[in-house]
Amino acid sequence: MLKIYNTLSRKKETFIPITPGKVKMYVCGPTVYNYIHIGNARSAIAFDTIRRYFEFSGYEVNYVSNFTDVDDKMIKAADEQGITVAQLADKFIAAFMEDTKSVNIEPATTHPRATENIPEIIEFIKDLIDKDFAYEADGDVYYRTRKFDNYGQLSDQSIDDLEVGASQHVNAHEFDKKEDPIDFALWKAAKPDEINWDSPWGKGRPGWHIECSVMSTKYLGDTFDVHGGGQDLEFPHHENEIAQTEARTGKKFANYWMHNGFVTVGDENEKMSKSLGNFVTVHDIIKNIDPQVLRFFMATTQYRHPIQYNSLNIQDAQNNLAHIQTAFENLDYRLKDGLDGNDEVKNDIKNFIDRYQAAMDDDFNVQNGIAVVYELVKYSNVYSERKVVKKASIELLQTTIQRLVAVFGIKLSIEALDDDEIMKLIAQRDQARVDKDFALSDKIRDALKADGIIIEDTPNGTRYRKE
RNA sequence: GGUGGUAUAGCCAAGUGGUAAGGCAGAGGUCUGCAAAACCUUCAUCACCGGUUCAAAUCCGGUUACCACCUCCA
Repeated sequence: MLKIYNTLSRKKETFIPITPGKVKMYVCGPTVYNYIHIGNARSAIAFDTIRRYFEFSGYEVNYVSNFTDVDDKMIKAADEQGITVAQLADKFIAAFMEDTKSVNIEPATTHPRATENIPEIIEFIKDLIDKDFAYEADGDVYYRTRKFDNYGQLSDQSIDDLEVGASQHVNAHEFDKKEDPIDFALWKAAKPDEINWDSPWGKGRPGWHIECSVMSTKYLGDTFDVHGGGQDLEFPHHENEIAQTEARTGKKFANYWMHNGFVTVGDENEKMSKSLGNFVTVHDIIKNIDPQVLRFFMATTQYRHPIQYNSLNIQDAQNNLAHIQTAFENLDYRLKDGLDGNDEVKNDIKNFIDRYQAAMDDDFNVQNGIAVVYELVKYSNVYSERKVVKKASIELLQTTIQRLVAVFGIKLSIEALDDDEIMKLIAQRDQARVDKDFALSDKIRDALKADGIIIEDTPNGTRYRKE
């Protein structure tokens, strides 16, 4: 029984999909004006892991994640680079696909772009105006926030408290046009020479929140199962999405709201921001860190918890991942000795899987899930060192380990080890050892180590692996 | 000021009433010619104060510290 912490109720709730066996989920994607930073990556990895666990559990997942490809930041960045907004978007969407692929994030079922849904956005806004939930003001269109009774339900804010906060930062230009400072923009009139689309209210472009309402309902229906995004989107973005969408449809928008925690950077645990000079993009990180290690690091922290991105924690992740990989290789090495006959680990394996699922069913508790994997790894290593092993058992252990870490987006593989040069050197070294010429054997081992080849002497012969 | 979150060993971290999972690092050991890998052993009374209870990291009250959101942000 899968349980999900629902931000809406602030409780863990049993997950009941709208359609049995299927999950419809929408995750707010990035604004594509730069390479994605590790915060974007964390969100994408968290929800990719969640998606993979849904699939592990037998669900068919329809996963929609958008690209915000027009807004103030896009316009500014395109201006600075002397290219169009569309060119900028194309460039960084391509970079997004490349970066997310490197950390083994499955592409969404659909990756809609705001600018490809302008007619739908306009329809949506028109409908809100018709229903009196929105009003036009000098080419802008605003949402009449106070008219929506449940405003603040997601973030537990009362409108009156919000107004105090909002009034300190309000955009003076918009303030004059708004009926109420808490109202937010659905459509923004274009400034001269700015990218724009024709609309009933003149040339302009969509506000930020409206695109997610439009695209999520377009691809998933008026009501869908899971809506996710970063914690910072809880307010106002998701609050506004609910207000817009439910005002239009009169139906519940999303059944489960999920929000991932933040990434802090460095040993001081400060929030990443450009002004602090600790802005880290995936594009840069993976020049120095194995993308799979980054993936493992992020995927094995529960999605709601903060992540401290620093070298020590990355090193930990690297060690842990190597431990799993080595266990997998240890099994592989014994495959050639595997006898036919009945498997002897099946019951134990089933027990591991049950415990893994129990852990993950509890709001995707990946730390408990990975703890089961470590136990399985230990079990597997013990098995690998048995004198007599069964082929079927080795294979079952291998596929099980692979299955369980695949949820975290990790692929274990065996590199083909049949390098003639190396085999020749190993044979020489083995002979030297027989001859008790340890000076020579150590020399060969050191030479190979310098090339990143680790020699291991086992009761079943000498093997080597890459560092 | 409003809202939410966090505080468990050197580090990461599980654990919502019964006497502290797991991993990394460290120490000792087994194996090995020596290593490597693996395995075994070892390493905390849970921010502080007070209360409830036979029993609390776990419940209640208070204190402190840190973080996030309330303004663009994953």
